Amino acid sequence: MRYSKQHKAAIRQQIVDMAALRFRSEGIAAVGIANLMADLGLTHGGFYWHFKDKEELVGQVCLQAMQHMDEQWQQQREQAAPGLQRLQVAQHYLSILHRDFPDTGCIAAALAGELSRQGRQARQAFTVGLNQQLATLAVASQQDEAAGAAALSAEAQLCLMVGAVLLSRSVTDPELSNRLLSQAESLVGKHAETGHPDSGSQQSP
Amino acid sequence: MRYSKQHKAAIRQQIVDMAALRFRSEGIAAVGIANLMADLGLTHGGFYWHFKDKEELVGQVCLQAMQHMDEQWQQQREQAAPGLQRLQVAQHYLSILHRDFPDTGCIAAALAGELSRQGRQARQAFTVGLNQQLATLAVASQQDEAAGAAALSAEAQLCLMVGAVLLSRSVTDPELSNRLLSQAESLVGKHAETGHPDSGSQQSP
DNA sequence: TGTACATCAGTGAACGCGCGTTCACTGATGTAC
DNA sequence: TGTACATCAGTGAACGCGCGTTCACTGATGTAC
Repeated sequence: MRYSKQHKAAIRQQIVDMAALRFRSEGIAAVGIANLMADLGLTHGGFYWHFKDKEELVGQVCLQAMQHMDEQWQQQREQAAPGLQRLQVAQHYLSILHRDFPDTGCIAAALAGELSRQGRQARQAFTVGLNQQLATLAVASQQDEAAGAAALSAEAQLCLMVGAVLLSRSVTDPELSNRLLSQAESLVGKHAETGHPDSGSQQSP
Repeated sequence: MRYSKQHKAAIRQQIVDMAALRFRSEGIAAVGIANLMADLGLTHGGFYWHFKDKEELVGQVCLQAMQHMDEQWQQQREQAAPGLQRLQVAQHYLSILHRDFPDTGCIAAALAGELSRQGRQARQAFTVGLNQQLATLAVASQQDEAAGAAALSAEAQLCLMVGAVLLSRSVTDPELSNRLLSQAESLVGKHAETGHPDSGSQQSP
């Protein structure tokens, strides 16, 4: 059946959004095309009208979800004073909330392991998104270091944050899980300019 | 057919070793029981004589491979002078070699994402192994800080290292991949006591 | 303006495939007598 | 010491299942005349 003009784009976006949620919480391999389309009240055959194959969907999910996360980072960065911008991003990223709700969280922490075994197309989309996030962190770093904070490269902070959330999700000991997050945050905190004691460079677990 | 006395234990170990290699390079889900047993010249049915189910194998792989990595860390730590022990471990972990050969590398970097969606048994085994690695890093931290190096918690270093290798493997841009590794190493290097300039706190990429 | 027709988003059966697990069976080895 | 038998590691067919992808088909909509 033929639908109204903007319908196709809307459905495509719905597929991407639903896949973004489910890939992050269940993993890419665990989400089947038929099952995914059924979530939208559709059948699997129509999927191939919107995407060449599953990998193209994975690429789109990576790109859009990484961009979305980057937008959040930019907002968080702008909310904080120079000297505390990187810490502001880290505190959100390393929160219990982010750890416990992977489905709306960072693609890197949820899917990086699986992505390293994905095709070139998907990994390329991921790389584009990662570069955007690095750029945002690099601006935060410039601001912070201009305000007198210690040097901390965007790359190092990203690795630290992704590793912390990833490991905190894999471990069965809740105390250890929390400690991984708080120690990672603490390391970013050490690189913050604490000239504004009212802002608080540390949050208690 | 009945085999000699020690045969069963030897076969079980062979299954674990082969699975450890293949899980890390292909992912847990991508390695089937039948395919794995065929690598050892056996058929799939016999697998269940050695393990209750696939998850028990995953747990054994995690435990043994994490322990093996921990032993490497202990050796590396002991090779380095106090003040440079954490950096010694980081330099090996963050090497191009480790990035490019996941099959003999760290379980955490290769499988943490998949493990977070695994059953309790497998994650518990992983947690035990991770605690051992943290203990080794904690000893290195004590040694280094006693020698005058800056504080860097075992947890933070582990998160940083795991995140760096994970991301460096997922990205398509080789230059970015190298930068992630070198920036992570550089952060650990900043926390080293460089009183021994002949040892070199930094390796060029 | 009314009608004929081409377009296209979606349907659902079918393809071949590999998965984890179960189970009746095999037959060489270790053990009991 | 020689023989009968129980043990057990491994075999391979079978189970039901879900996967990604293809394809002939449908039928409402947009478009051309």
